[in-house]
Amino acid sequence: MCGRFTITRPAREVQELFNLTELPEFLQPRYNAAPSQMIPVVGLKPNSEERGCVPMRWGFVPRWNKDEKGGFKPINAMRETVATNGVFRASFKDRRCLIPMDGFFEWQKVGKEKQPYLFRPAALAAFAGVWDAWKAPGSGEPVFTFAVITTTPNSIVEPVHNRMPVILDPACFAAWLDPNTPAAGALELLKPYPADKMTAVPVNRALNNARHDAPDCIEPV
DNA sequence: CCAGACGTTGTT
DNA sequence: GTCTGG
DNA sequence: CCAGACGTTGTT
DNA sequence: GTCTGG
Repeated sequence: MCGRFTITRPAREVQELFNLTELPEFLQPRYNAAPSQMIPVVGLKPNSEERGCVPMRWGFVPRWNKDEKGGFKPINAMRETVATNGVFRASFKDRRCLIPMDGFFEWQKVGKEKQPYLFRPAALAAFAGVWDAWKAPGSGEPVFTFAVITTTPNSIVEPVHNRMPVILDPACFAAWLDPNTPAAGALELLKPYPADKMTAVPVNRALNNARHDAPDCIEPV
């Protein structure tokens, strides 16, 4: 699964790779992006083919939820069920998104301690995700939330965990975002990231505290 | 037709 | 043990 | 994902 | 929103 990640590259670089019209000023280096936080997400602007990067809350709230707060908010969606399950189905069809990232974390239990590992793709890339907008009945600003899609681990991640987030190569960005890409085609894009392009290293347990977001979170131990 | 459910991970 | 907040 | 909280009554 | 069960 994926419950923490990094996006440390400068906004300028993200703008270029994701082909954004505007500089995503909201995007600051994150060494410990965690669930429930506001995180930069790339999607298509309404009724447009133009891409935007906006803050969304990590933890999926479907639009039909009675309240925004209550209930379980999944941070992940399984590749195997994201297209068919009622929670994600509509978003998978119409509201796919990219979450810019350059590393993610998984934990290994060592006795009582939880040892985090940092896994990094070869270059700046993106998680595949789905988003939705929740609005209070009547009026109010919508709340945007998202979930990261997970799949089976590659051989680098497998010793530490039995799931890993789907990382998309930039070559797949356009097809993933396009709502005209049929479900079968979108599912085709969701492959485990190649192990030979990924590195793994155990890191400082300072990472474990979600309130701590600093470069020492990616410090090898 | 209406009512009710709809999640992931990890651990056991 | 289980839920909430970050 | 992990860390941290988790209660009532009465009094201020 | 959309599917399943009754």
